[in-house]
Amino acid sequence: IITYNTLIDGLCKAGRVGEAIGLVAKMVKDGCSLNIITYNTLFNGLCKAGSIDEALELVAKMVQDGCSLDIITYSTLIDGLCKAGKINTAFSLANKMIKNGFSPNAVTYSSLIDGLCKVGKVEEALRLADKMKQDGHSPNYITYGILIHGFTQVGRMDLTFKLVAQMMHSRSVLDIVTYNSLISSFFKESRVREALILVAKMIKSGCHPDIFTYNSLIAHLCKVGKVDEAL
RNA sequence: UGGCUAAGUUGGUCA
Repeated sequence: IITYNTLIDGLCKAGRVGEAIGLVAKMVKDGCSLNIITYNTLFNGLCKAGSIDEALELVAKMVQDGCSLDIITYSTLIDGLCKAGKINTAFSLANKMIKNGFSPNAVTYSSLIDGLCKVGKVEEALRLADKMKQDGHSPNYITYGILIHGFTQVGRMDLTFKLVAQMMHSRSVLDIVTYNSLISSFFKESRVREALILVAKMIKSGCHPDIFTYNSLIAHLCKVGKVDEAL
């Protein structure tokens, strides 16, 4: 079953959900029962492929099959709903999950926070992060990265800097993804100098530029005519 | 005992 699950996840991540479902059918035919991980893997694959409705239909089947939802199931579905822009449904599901005795964890909260950010409700996202703290889950570096990205996307550099300062204060370290968000937002605001300073800082802190960093650097430097620096 | 599942970042193309 672990072998099957690994293959199913591989197919899903390669965007081949149809084949993944075929493989599940074969498992069943071979008398191999599906476990929660098999289902969760499929839910994630379906959600990423934009088939939330199919994922929700499959939940019903899973329950009939005698398998109950766990925190990963809820988090996966909540994330899928958020990414589909169905924020309200995502929050309803989060409430349902609580009613069923599960408490949202940092991942669940992060998905909801990202969902709010993506529809531009960054103040609400920030409030949810506070609620998350009160609920005993400290925002982690991913949660912070989500917020920072959300803030930069709507041009709220004030909130961005405030949060970065807060992170420094709590000795949280900026990771590569967060650096990349910040760097590309500086470029988008035509703050080329600050972007480059940040790249230098990032390197000094032991964080190595990756393909995202380079793509952003090269694209923006070329755009402002600094082809030589890009090279 | 362990091994499989959930969250954030860039550029391009087309509408």
